[in-house]
Amino acid sequence: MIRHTLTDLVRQAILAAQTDNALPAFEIPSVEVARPPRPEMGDYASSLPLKLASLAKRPPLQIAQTLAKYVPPHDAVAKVETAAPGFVNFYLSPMWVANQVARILDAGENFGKVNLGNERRVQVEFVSANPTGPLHIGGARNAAIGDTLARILQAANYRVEREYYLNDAGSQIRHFGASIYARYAQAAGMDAAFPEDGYKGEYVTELAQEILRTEGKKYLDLPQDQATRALGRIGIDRVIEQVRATLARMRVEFDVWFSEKSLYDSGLFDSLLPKLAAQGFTYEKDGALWFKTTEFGLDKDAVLIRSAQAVPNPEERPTYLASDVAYVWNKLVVRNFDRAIYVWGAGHHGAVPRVYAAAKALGIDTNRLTIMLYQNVQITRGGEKVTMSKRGGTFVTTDEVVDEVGADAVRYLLIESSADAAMDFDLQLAVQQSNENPVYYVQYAHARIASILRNALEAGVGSDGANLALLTHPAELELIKQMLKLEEVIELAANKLEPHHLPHYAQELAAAFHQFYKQCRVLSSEPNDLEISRARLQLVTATKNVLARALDLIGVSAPDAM
RNA sequence: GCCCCCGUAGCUCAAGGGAUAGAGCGACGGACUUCUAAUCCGCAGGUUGCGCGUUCGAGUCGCGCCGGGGGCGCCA
Repeated sequence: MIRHTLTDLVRQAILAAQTDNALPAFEIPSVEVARPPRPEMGDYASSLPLKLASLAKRPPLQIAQTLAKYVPPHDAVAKVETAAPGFVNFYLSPMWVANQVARILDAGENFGKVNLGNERRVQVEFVSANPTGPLHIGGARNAAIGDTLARILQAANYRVEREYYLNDAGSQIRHFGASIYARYAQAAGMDAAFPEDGYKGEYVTELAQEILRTEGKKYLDLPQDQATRALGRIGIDRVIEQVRATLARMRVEFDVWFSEKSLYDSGLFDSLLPKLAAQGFTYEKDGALWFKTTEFGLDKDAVLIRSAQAVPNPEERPTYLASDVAYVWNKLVVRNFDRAIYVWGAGHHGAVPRVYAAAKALGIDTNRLTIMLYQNVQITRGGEKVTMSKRGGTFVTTDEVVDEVGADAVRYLLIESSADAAMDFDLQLAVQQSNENPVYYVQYAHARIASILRNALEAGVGSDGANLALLTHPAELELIKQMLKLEEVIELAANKLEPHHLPHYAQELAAAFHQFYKQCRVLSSEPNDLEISRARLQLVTATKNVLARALDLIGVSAPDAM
């Protein structure tokens, strides 16, 4: 990556200057090379002299000038300049830039990959929405963020597994079953009371009717608690299928669907309790088992297993925290992932310190786990809030949003904002804007290139052995430089776990192409233009690859025609 | 009361402690007899919520306010 190359050159320049006594001896701090705000400041710049001023006890500009003099020559660098108050500016060689097209074409689908992960195994666990109803928009944002993150980490040379954690333990399943039971009985013509805090959504009625259709009335013959349990299980299985299908429409596929219940059925949770107890991290009070989270800096202890008085059914006594304890052990010890990334809605942020406490109590290095939070997303329609409640049954499902807006636009819009920012997803706007939508801007660039390539094929113009040195137009060079940026963007997004950089990058790349397209004609009827046409065909082929790559990382399709 | 996130152009949002804070949408004015006008070019739009501090340098870091959102259960 050119930015790393320049970083090395700066480091070498410092060493050479020190050897020559042009600079005093000091320990070199980490070198940063970045893109300056305006093109007349070069392609890359370092502000290191400003930081070195106190170490070297010299004015920053003088340090910059010294460094500029000592930067070793390099193919990629045409010139090195200095600027007040202490910048070193690098200008790339146009010839070197033009030749990068060959490297991009050679790399093909691998272009942009960087080696941050070194093939380490990372698990990204995301969505993990309760399987008691259709996926809502928050789940969609989670899916878009988690899956894009997974794609980015793959591009950063991590071995990635995508996991959906199924909350199939605890009492909510029974609640869900009770709701289905009531609707089921009603559908069978009986007068059944609906539970007060039941799941009121229309989908429960539909689910119950479907079960009645396919399985008949047999559950009415069972004792009610047995029937409730069975119907809850069937309901969850069907909802999971539905959620899986919804996610597939968004191009999100999981490697593992992990059952929370299995943490107990396997005996894992029970086996961990003695470990915690032996270190004095648990105690009993009021019939419940408590976890001493105060040992880890929290202001309150938390219940692991609720008391028999509070919860009659032993299976429903472990709390969410109990599952978290067993799950983090399962991830980082049993399955031994190098890293585990959790993608959680900000509403769960209160649980974050408890998971860290659990990991610490179990002797797990907390650097191996990252809990990434994203802020709420709210559906609006023409600026009006659409209230969302799974139990209340009033919500717009992700399926409906995908129906209205399309999977590409949904993913793009959900990824576009930083995860830290709460966002409104306005259905009216998303649909109405669809022609001016940023996602189409990028896709259109891809389609335009595909069209050019079809025309070239028809005209019999090939690009083998083209002379890339002919690519000297500013719009051509700018386009290539934008392509080179993909590597930097992947590195940044993977390091900081910030997927939103990708849509912004795709936007810039598409803009560079559209500008090129306006200024530079690829195909021409002039015989004299043949050689430049051939070089430009390579250029646009490379651009098409990079656009497709950027879109793929976001999980958006790259159409050949629009 | 305590904790987390946010506050940047009319709107939606970017900005890796660095140089004159950038895009898109919307407004206005232009550009298709040749590769897709879902495009391009131009113009307008800012006391980065307020204050104090750290720093050679703050939208970015710290503290305190103001405003919006969310969280603090033997719920999940």
